[in-house]
Amino acid sequence: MKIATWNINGVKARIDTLLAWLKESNPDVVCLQEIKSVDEGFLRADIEAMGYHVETHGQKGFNGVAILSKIRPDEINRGLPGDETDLQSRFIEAVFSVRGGVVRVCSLYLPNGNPVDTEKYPYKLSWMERLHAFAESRLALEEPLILAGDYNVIPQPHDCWDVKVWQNDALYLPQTRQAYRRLNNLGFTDAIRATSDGQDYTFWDYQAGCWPKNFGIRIDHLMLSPEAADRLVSTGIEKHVRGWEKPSDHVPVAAEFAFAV
DNA sequence: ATGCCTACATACTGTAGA
Repeated sequence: MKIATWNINGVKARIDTLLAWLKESNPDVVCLQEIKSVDEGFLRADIEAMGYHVETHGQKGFNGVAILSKIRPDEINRGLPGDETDLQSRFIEAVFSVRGGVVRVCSLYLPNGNPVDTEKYPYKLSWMERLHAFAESRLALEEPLILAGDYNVIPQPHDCWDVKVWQNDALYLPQTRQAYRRLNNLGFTDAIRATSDGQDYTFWDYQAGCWPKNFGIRIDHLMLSPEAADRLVSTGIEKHVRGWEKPSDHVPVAAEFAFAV
């Protein structure tokens, strides 16, 4: 079972790119972020025609997440628990039946947090606290769980092209990385780091020629519960998609698992 | 230098992203 995550930066602007990628990559489950669309505006017809179920948690203008899947989910939950006043659409969870049990997949879009001297950074940290609490409760189920998405966290120095550029940024500040490590230390496995210790960027800014200069960062992650990590076969960062016409600034990150459908 | 790009909203410019 191939599970991928991709911040597509607008489904309306990216629909042709998304369809081309689905055809080429053939994932079983896709976690999308930044669909920038309300649920009823999500361009689902062509995706469904390719055999995917479509579940969205949208928002007007920005944010918005979705899960596409070849098998029908048994259960869908929208929104990250822990704050009823938070109206931003950044989290959706799907539960799938596989042989011998279930697989639980979450598509998350963690807040950016910049500028750090505004309310945006405390919002990021509190969102990470809520994610930690959610993850802890789900781990108690002892199920295969994949928390996939745009974390807006550069975990370690070698996950960016120049630490000096990022050291004061919300994506890299010590508090940000500490919160990420706290989550990881609950017992998760970072799928990319479990299979590679190289340069594994997932985002290249549109500006200043970052892509041709390979000035990238690794901020899109798949965090695996022990039960999911035990079934991890391989991973892939589909970097070539960044070179396509009208690309997102993020590329798809995928992991293959030994789950029998 | 706080922009350099890109997407979106519904307006010819501002907000947001990272």
